[in-house]
Amino acid sequence: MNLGELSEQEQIRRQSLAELRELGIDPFPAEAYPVNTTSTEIKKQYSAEKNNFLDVSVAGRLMGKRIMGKASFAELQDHAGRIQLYITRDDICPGEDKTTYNNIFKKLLDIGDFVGVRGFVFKTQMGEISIHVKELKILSKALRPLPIVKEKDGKVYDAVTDPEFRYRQRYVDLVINPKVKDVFIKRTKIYNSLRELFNSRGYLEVETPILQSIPGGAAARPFITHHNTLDIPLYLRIANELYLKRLIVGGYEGVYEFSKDFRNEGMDRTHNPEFTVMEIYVAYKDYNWMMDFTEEMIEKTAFDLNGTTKVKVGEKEIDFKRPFKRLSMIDSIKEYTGVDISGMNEEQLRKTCKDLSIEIDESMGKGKLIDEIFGEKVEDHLIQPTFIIDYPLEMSPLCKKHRSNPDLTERFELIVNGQELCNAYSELNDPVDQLERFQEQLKLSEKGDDEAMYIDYDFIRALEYGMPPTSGMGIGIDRLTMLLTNQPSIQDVLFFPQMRPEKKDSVDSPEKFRKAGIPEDWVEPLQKMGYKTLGALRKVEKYKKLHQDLCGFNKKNKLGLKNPTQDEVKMWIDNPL
RNA sequence: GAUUCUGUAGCUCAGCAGGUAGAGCACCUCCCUUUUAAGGAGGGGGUCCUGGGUUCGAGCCCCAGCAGAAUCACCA
Repeated sequence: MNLGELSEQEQIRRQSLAELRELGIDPFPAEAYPVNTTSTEIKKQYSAEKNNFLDVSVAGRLMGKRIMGKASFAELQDHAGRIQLYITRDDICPGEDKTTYNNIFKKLLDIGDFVGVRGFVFKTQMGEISIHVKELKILSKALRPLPIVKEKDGKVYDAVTDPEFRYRQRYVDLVINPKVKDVFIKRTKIYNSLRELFNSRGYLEVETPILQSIPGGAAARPFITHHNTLDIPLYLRIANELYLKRLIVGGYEGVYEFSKDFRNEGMDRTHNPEFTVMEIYVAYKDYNWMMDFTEEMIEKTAFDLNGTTKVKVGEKEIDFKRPFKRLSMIDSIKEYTGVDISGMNEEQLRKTCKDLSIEIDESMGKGKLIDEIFGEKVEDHLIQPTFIIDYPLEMSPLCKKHRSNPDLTERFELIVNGQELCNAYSELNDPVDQLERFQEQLKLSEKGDDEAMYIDYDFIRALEYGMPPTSGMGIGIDRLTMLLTNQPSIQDVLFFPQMRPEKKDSVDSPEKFRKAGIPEDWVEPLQKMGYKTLGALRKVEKYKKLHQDLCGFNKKNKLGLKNPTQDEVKMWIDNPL
């Protein structure tokens, strides 16, 4: 690593690291540090009357230092929160040697370093519960400076808000923005709450393949990869539906999986290439049962998470209290457009779309047209949780036909805040019907629909052995988390959202520059001017301009170097090596 | 993919009509024994995203590119 590239603050920290070592202190000690409580535990339980917490030891990052002569205050941040440290010179340096305080604490310790402290708890004159430190130990040195975020009366100063910084360096985001940590703790609580419900019913959590040779169970563009030994293409799963149903065929009563799915499609505030869906399948049930179950599940999760069924989402308040409104798709369209589309043929639907000024194209069939009307005119209005029931047949190739209307399917979606949250069926278990539906998808695919489903003959074979009547439901976990934690973007509920790779400019060593005939003194100036590699230097077309720039740089930065001649500069560029 | 906005110190952001790059925090030095986003004084630190162009002169104007955000389209 070329020291010239480091910022001043990084250089100082590396210098401090070296000085610590000279003092015989290991800045990265191997041994465990015994901790007996946490910052928040102390703040919650301490009372001056009880005079408790007489011997505490806590560990965490140093987040602030306020030095006033022989006494100092510092902020320690552990996994639970923050607590103030009170450090006096003579307490941590009982003997004659005051190095620990004067040098190590005051100079060589920086914000971001991990330390362990032992001492007793007391309250300062300002009323702040603090640890009076008797022993201080360096646990790990930070070589990069942390952005400093300050807070007073709930008001945050200098918060790091740049999304790119926050998402790319989530580890820093988590350190300096404590609310970010809470979101992810809540995300895990959501998982726990759901698991608790499913397990209490005796449903089995399972794992099914992520690498699939036929990406089935949804309409979406998959990621393709290749297996070398088998020499076949494999796809990252877009859904796990068909595998879970195979397990129902195998005889389990209920199975569920938190499934990382992958879709090679657009990215935006609500879409990440990999995302999580929880899918559950229960035998001998239908979609009516599943609707009740879904209500129960969501109400429980919302309550487990926030202690109430009400959630603030942006400006709105959403209440997940049972029961949710239930509307058939046709009724919902009637309610929001005044048009009754029941029994309409394709022509009539087309006209309706035109009347409602909805953009359509020739390729759209009946189901797609109805879906367009719903998406344009209805969905946005559904803020409070609402079940939309009985979808057109063409849109649901894995769903059982409606028991009383063959144009419809026994399907519901749960819409919240104008967005689809859950999707569920009475699962299609008639293998002959299923094969026909797949074949229709194949036709779509031949017409150029790159999202149409593939035919999975093994899945058909499984159904031919017999699958009990089953209801299945999928719920977008990322979206659920966004709703329940009031986060506007999917990137805020994923630790590491997908981003374009960072551009890393390579740097040639000074050694390499020297070998190419460039005088040592000029290597650093050249690199500072942006010519980090010999390649970059070779690309220079106007050697006279470079010569000018070099002389200018020399003068401007008062390097005091002897300027090269134009010919010399030309040689640096032309030198073939 | 389209449109709009943004890119200046480690962080948050100023900057004008085109004329030698600024503030606060952070960092460094010195002084201070209980401070509360910030004790006092002084001091360092910048390829103003990149590359072209206009100009005597560009952080600022023009063109192209890169990155990010918002809105829209497709999708969960």
